[in-house]
Amino acid sequence: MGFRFELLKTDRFGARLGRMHTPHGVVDTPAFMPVGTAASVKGMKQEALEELGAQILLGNTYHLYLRPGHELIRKLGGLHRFMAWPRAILTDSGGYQVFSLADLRKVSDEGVTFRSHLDGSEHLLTPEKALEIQMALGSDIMMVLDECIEHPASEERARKAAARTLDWARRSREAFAKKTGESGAWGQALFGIVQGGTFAEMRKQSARDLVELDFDGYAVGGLAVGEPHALTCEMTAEVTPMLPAGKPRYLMGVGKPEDIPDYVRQGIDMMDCVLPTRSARHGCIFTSAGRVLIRQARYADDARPLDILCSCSVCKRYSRAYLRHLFMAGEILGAVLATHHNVHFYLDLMGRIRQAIEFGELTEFSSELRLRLAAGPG
RNA sequence: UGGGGCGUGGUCCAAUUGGUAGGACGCUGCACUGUUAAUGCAGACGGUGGAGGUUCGAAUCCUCCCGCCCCAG
Repeated sequence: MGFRFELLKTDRFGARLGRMHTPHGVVDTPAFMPVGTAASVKGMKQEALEELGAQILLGNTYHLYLRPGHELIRKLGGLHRFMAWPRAILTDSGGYQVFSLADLRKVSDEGVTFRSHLDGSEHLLTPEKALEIQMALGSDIMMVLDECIEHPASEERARKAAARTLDWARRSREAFAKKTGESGAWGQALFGIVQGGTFAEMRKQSARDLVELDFDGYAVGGLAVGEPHALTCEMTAEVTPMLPAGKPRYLMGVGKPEDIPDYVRQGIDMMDCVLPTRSARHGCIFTSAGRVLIRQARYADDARPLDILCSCSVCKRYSRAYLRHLFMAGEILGAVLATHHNVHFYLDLMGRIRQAIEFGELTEFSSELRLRLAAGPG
């Protein structure tokens, strides 16, 4: 059973309801993918992720290559078996680390040379190497290596990065065809990545060029790196119409809960973000009434659950006062419970978004959500 | 009783043998967008145990008092 995307519905604004079939199960779209960079969604057991209904996780090529090593993971039966996650996995190529590890790397046409953030050793990541690693991991959806640039970036810089990304996409596509040809296709997918900074024409061209290469899906990268939300939306809106309707579209690295319906409305099917997990560890709880910064003094004697309207196991059992205490005391459980809640919040939100599309009321849902989240917790 | 040492924001400590007090933690708040992140940033709080003296100037020097610690009896 190969990779397949089933488009179930497109509403009048372009929001889509779909179903992605992968070698490791179905993913209902629009989907949110919890980030599990190092084969772990920090602070969460796989059991919990399954219970919360996560259908796909994101892992990272760069991190898993450095530690524990992709060959080791291959030997142990691939990433799914290694981390005991039976559902789908998308692996990021390491392209984002070109951006996030800016002072530890050197980019050339050949690829990216990283100095490991773990031990300082040097490693060359080429498009071919990134693909090879992802093959070894056995990921369901592989991403091409791309060059993600900072914001703001000059037109010249964006052009160079987009050109390099396209060249790398070509090389990746070629290597992928060769590899899957050799080993027989087991249905993994390869996604291309649109770049082009904040320049609409460049982004459109990047999308057109990528479509010619015929990927299984298309990602929009290099956004949500500091630019205003309106600009993120604008860039996304320019790009999605260029992409084939029958293939999934993945907006990389987003987003805030209140912004997610905006992306969906522009025809985005997949998203991932560290916000729910990282924020949770830092004491920022997403609730139906906005963010709760759990360390604030006001919660010291608050016996209410994190989110009064939430049905997750944390909200059913624990109080804000207890969570605050755990954070103040530096107890790991605080991060664990907060992460569980936040991931539940995101996955639940996606379910509601899907339902809203189905009922044709995403616009109403979106504005209501924004209002509710802006209201602030009691 | 004698000898010695020490008293600095809530806590623990700094401050070139005088130049108008700084850090850590804590506290309060904020930020996190394909995770180098159980992280980062910001802010508030003391005029240095008390009284007096020397000096242009004292946390630093002198005198007395108060409190604590150590040693010896």
